[in-house]
Amino acid sequence: MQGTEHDHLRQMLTHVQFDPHSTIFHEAEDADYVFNVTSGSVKLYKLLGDGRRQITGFLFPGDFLGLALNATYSYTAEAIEPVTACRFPREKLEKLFDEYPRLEKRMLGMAVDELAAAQDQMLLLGRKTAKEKVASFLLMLARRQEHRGEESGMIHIPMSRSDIADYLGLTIETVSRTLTQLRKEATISLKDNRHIEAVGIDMLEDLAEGL
Amino acid sequence: MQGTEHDHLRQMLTHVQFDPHSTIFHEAEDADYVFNVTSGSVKLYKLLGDGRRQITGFLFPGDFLGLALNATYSYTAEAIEPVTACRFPREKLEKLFDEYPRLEKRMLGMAVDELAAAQDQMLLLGRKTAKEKVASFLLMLARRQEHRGEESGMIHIPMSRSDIADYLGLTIETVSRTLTQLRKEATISLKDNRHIEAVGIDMLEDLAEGL
DNA sequence: CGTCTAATTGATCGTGGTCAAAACATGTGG
DNA sequence: CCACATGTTTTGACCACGATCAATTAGACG
Repeated sequence: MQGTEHDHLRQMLTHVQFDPHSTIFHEAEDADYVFNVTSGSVKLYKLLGDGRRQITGFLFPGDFLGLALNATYSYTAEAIEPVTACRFPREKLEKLFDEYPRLEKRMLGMAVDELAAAQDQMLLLGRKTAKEKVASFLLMLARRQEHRGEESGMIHIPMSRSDIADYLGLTIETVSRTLTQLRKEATISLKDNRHIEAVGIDMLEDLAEGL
Repeated sequence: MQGTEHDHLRQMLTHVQFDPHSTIFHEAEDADYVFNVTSGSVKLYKLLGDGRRQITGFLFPGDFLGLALNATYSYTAEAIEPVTACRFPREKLEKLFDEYPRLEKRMLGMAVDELAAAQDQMLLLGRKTAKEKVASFLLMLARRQEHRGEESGMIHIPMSRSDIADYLGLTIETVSRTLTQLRKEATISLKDNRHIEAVGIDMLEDLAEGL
């Protein structure tokens, strides 16, 4: 009996794939599914009426997606690198919570963590200089990479300069200039424009905290 | 039996008061309590090493506070106007969730709503102009006032220019200049510097959405 | 190689920040 | 009620960080 229930819910859980630049879901669309990224990377963004874009977050393997309980998604999700994800119908979520009560607590915990991250990002967007923003961004990438065990002394940057700019509230030119500035100050070492060797992590940390 | 359990938990729920400018809790402090604001208004903020401040949100009667499940608060909470709040020990929260299972779902719903608001604020901080920021801020105040039934055609602004500036990622001078600009364009009408008559709500809405 | 897009670099501009002073508000004691 | 002190908001003059516009260089792919 527990088995059939379990199997029934497992059936709902399908794997899906997305090519780079393809949209996983759109802002204001009916939030029919929740996702769990298993490989690749994703950007989340919101748009203003005239096309200005703010990227509100990046997702990597292990991250949840679409945990909006509202009727519609509050942002657009788009694949950066080829993405595979587990998809689960949102309307079945209640049933899933009933079967795995601890899941709801984990969900709340994740939402709270995301909220704290969002507040850090507000501090970054509202009060940090371009240099501090870029330093914070590189640190964020390094820490999340480390957190999921992809350590290698090298920071992998899957997203374009344009994505970085729209994440930090800057332009691509300022991002580029700031990276070359950090390179000239020997804080970082650009291997190629998708791989950075972070020479002075502690210098980045000081920059990020505004010290 | 249900009665005694209920009473036991009710005992934990005490009312507390805070004077203006007094701190309800500090960032990085042990998160021992959660709060529910019953009157007054609260600001939440984070600081950088050199004192730069970002206000991440304002709270009004009915709003929850401290729903961090982590060990420590991720921001400082400070009273703007005299505040009264219900306080509940965080370590008893699990017990409370067990007794009122629907509470945990509401909690998750609130966290998700706050997350959506945080993303809107990121868009504001990263991509809106000073004028759009101030317009969005006034709209936010008007809508939340309306939502809790304090409508009066007048927007009440409990916080100082300095608080507004640190919420919008601007300086007090720019906030002030922008308000006088909106006044000269007859979009708003300043009654005194804590009360604004919003003449052109639709003009504010267009400004806020970047149209 | 040649084409196309992304990233860098350069020159100039403008929004919003900084510094300073004036206007205004609030409160206290004579 | 006024004189004075303190703090907040507004206004003004000037400045700088990051944006814009434009040209060049570097990668990616057929």
